[in-house]
Amino acid sequence: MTVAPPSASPASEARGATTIALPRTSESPELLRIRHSMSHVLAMAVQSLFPKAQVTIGPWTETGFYYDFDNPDPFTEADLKAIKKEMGKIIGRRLPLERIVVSREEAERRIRAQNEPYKLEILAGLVEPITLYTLGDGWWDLCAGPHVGNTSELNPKAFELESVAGAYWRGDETKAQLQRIYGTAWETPDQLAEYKRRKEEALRRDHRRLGKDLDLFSIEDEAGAGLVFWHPRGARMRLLIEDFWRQAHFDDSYELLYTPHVADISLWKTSGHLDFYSESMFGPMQVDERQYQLKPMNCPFHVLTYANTLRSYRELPIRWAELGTVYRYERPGVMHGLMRVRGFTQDDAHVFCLPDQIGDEILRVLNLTERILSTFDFRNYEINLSTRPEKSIGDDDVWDLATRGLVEALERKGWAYKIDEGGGAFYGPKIDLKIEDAIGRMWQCSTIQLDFNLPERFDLHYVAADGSRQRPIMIHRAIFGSLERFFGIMIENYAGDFPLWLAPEQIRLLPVTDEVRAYADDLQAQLRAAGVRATVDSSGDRLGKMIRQGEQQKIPLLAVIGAQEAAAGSVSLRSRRDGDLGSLPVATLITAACTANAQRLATLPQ
RNA sequence: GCCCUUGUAGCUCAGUGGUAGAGCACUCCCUUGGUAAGGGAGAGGUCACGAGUUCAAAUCUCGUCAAGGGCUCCA
Repeated sequence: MTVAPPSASPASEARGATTIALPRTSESPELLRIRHSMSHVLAMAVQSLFPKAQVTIGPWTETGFYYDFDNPDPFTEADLKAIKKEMGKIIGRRLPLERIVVSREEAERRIRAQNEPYKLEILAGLVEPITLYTLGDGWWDLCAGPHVGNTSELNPKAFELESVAGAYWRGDETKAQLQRIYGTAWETPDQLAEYKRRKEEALRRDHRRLGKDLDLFSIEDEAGAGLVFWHPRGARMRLLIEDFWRQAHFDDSYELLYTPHVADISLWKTSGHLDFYSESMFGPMQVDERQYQLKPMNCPFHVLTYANTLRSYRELPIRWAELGTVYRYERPGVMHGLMRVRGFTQDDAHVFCLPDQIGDEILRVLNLTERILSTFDFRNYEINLSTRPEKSIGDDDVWDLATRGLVEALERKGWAYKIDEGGGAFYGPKIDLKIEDAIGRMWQCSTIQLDFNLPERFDLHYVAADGSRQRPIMIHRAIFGSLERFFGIMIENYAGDFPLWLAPEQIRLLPVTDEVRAYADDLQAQLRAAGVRATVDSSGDRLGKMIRQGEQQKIPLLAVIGAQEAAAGSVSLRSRRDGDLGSLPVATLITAACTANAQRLATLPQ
């Protein structure tokens, strides 16, 4: 859904939008046929080059297709080349694809004749009518279709084999490991070229690449996988993000908490996490006579803080937030840059409220979510509302009230949403929100979950107006989700070209000669005193070199300082986003930069 | 955890059994230069780690760790 007009992201704007549309497979019946057929061509090519390869499944994906094979030897990159060549030949033979309806017995007879055990297993799961598609005279595959009528409808210059990967038969890790070949296919070579261009664009934005190039963070072998080191530049950005986040929460009547990183393991027994998620937790440590646990979640701490004293209904809602660093054991092989790590900081908050406050509180969270995300230019959202699953706890009327509260809040907010029936957690319904980045990818960050479980387990209560003790409703919510992951998404969204307010180094002063170094140093001091992140290029390089370095490091503002500027008390300013801004008095620069910081602008005002 | 690929200087990478290489970055010298790379010299490596084969291993074999592409998983 579109909540507001898409932001004119400077990065994407600068690159220029393309006019070549790349429909997803599910949006294009033509591409669906092409990709379906292409996977058959792939399978036929593989079997002609590797007679021992057994076929399994070969579906389309949103951008292409893949096929899983059981082959004694794994395929290599070199094999892909040969396979692609063979596919080209098959396409060139203009082979017809024909749909044939067969009886189960006929299908079984044909499969046995070819000794394809996986096909037999697939057949067992099929319901009539059983169809297969032939490709040329000899080759066929069980398939529901649809396909192109003839390989002449496939453009041999519009497909590519992309990678080889392992995959489990039926996606089950206890079953055979197969070799999967991924490919992409389009109607025209232009589309293929555009697809490749977009892939390169995604690569150019890769936060791991940019994190290294811009010296933002690292992950150190000696320390362990999935543990993030924030370098000064990254840390500076994180502080700016956190400062904004904190202020936004105070503005919205939250209070902030700090809680420990480890605690007695009994907390996780009480919360139930140990039963369900112990294999995702770091192991416990023995300290004195007690077992301690590195925290995988913050909620029990906030719950204990709530329970620390007797609460009145008059105090509710209580809104507590914490940038809480948690540790979760991720299996080796699943870590991915900042996106999937073992130690990360949740922008966690818990709202303790009365049942009839749910609607207002959720709306409040939605507003805060929009405020925070839009500040980082994420303005397009996709929203999912997940309702009660089969296996769950809590009374029907509480679930109804809670679910109605979520719906009502979304409707008051005017946000369109999809319903994921039965997709909620066992302890309550939830709203998940995905954000769209500058190149159209969706990322799930924010989540708002109602919880009837923890208040029960920790026996939370408040004193109601009639003096009775009642159970509060608990709302968990995170807006960034994980600060590390959000940072990664943000890096990719901006492609490292951060808005001025967020850039770790906002302005670099480039002295043309040594004679103006003193002026540059003084200017740097003035800027820093005003809260502007300024540095002086002390390399002694020639101007052209300093500008090249500054541009490569994506510094938003470069100020050339020579004899003229020193004499006039000015700078010659060059903006990464707006180009040459000409000569500017120092006072004007400082005022403009301060305004940009205060208003969180992407570039200098006016 | 599973399959495949990879690991050489701070970075990007070359080097296929016989003395460890390049570009950029870094240090020094010359150059005082006005909007995307001025010139020269120098320093820098336990070739991820451990074991093995060999007269000899960055190179071959095995193991460990980590990274990358996937699979599985993700409160």
